[in-house]
Amino acid sequence: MSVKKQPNARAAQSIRSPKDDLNQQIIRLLQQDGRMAFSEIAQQLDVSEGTIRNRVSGLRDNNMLRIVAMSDPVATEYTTDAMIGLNVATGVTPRQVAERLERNPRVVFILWVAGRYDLIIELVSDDSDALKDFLEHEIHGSNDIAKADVMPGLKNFKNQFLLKQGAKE
Amino acid sequence: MSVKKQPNARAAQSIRSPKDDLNQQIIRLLQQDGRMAFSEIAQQLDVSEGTIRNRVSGLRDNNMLRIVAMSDPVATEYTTDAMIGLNVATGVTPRQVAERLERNPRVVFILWVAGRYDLIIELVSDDSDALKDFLEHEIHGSNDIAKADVMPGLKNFKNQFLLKQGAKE
DNA sequence: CATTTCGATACGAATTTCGAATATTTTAGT
DNA sequence: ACTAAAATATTCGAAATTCGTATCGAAATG
Repeated sequence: MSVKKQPNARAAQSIRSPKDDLNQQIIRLLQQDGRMAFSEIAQQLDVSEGTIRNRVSGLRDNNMLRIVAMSDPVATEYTTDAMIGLNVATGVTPRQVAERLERNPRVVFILWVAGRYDLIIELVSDDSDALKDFLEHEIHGSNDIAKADVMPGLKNFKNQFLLKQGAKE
Repeated sequence: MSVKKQPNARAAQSIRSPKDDLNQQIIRLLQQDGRMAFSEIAQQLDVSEGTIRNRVSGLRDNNMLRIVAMSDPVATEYTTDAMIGLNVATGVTPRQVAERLERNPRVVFILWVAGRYDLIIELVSDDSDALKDFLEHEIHGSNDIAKADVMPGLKNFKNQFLLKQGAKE
């Protein structure tokens, strides 16, 4: 190892997208192992350790990136307030409704689906009035939703969508 | 700092739950910052660094704990195969069905709900036959499910249930 | 009560991270 | 096109952390 530095090593990264590409690759590696050493990431991506350090701390400072631990038992403790199946009003696209609801921090999941509904969203919160408030302001208070099928959550058996990748080994 | 070691330091941990308590505390800290140094965790919990190291690697090896990076833009790239609304067969409880489906790694989310369905599950996968295989083996191949409403995912607008905690600062 | 086993601790070595100076690239202005 | 300024990237020694491994202690087993 310890290749002094390929002459075109960083060229390959400059020619492409100025920086996003490297960030994406860093993130990709950290998604596999959030504790991977900066020096190893640097080695794999053929840049200096300092660069990785700067990028990661920059991403974290700007809340672009979070490195967190997840555990199965804890994941199940997340209380889902409700799943809501939505049908958008005529003349409105699911995307438009999704982009509106996206801003609400209590909505943690929005999926455009085919079938009975147009959108399926997941709502979480702490206090008990959150569901009522949400329905009042975001659903019935808007005219872009034709129908809302509210299904209050009773118990969460599993919640680990992030564990899926690399679930092998 | 560098308190040599409180005489009753590990007593406080032995008296209580034998080990689960310490694991929970380690996880709690790593949930705040997945890259927190073992030595700092050790200091905060008043045990040796080696203990933290052993516990964390043990938890990780057993898939009890996972340390991953999450980024908002990337999180939306998760492809959800389908959401499925399930109604359990008569004489079967949602819990029983949930406990069966829980074992399938492609099921990343299972929620018991009130309303149109009994259970709502989320399915993810890589290859395109996964949905077909799942329906064939886990749904239609079982007699504990009365009805399955499959809603294939078209586009994921938001998926960040884990970002909700500590999303302040 | 001896023995085994499991986990915690200690400690030196290897590795990694950090701080800060230097070098390079990019951007902007003229 | 040239230069100045700003932003990134790299380097390198010092500090901190992690790792391998041996030792210790407590609980369990026979």
